[in-house]
Amino acid sequence: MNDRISPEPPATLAELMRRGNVFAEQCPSREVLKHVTSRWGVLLLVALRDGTQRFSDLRRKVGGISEKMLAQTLQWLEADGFVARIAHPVVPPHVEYSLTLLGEELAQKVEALADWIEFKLPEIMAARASRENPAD
Amino acid sequence: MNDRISPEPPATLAELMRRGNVFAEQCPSREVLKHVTSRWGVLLLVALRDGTQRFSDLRRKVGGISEKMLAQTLQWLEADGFVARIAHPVVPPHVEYSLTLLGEELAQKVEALADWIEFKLPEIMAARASRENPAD
DNA sequence: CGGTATCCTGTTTGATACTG
DNA sequence: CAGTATCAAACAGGATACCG
Repeated sequence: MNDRISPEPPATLAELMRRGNVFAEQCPSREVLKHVTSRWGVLLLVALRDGTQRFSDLRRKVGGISEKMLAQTLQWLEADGFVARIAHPVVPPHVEYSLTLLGEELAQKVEALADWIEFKLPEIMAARASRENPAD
Repeated sequence: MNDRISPEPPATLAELMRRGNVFAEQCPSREVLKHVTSRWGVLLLVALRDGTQRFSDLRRKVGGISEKMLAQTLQWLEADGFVARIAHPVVPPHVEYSLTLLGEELAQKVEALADWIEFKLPEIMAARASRENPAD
């Protein structure tokens, strides 16, 4: 990423990283945030709260996701320590995905956000309708 | 958005009732989720928790954002009813942005998520380091 | 000051085909 | 079944210029 120095440098880079200041674009949490808030990251984390599931289960559950993005997003989440992957060495392959303890904590917060949006959808749609929704 | 209605293998009814229909491709929640979890949506919502601010204030506070994306993201959030925009008819223009009640609720949840990630960053980075840092 | 219009680029995503 | 490889399309985002 071609992150540039943020115009608000009251602290050193090291200090910003240590404090985890998300406004600093050098902060690694931006990367994690990117995985989590990616188009499929949110949906996958919520989906996995239902318990251990296979690749094809997830593909079926999360509408519209391609194999490629499912694999890639799962790999991101696995690398970040949110998802555990267990491949049983059988033919045909049998791979199971589940949330780690860390992932479960995260998924709870993500789901709280998603649920809130769904719950408030009537208000949100009303807000949109009340103004001539200009551009998407 | 061009979310098309596609022949989606639907989740069970019980599934949809239990957790809402965000898994359905055509669910409007996805649209809102996209605005909220967009690269600048998260940052802007958190930034606006500091209170009413002008366009240029926000541009300065959120490092690296372009005028275009600031304007566009603010318009999304305004259309969704999260942000209030007040333009004072003076020359030169004076426009103020603030969170609505709805937006304040949302911003709290978004900030909780971002804070959690920052707080858990050491664990996350440890998970990443423990494996051959794959891609991205 | 607070935008919009235009053009342009890199990234993300999807369709399809293929493999262990 | 659970992916990977490849290619093409769509989109987010940035730079610049201009306007009320």
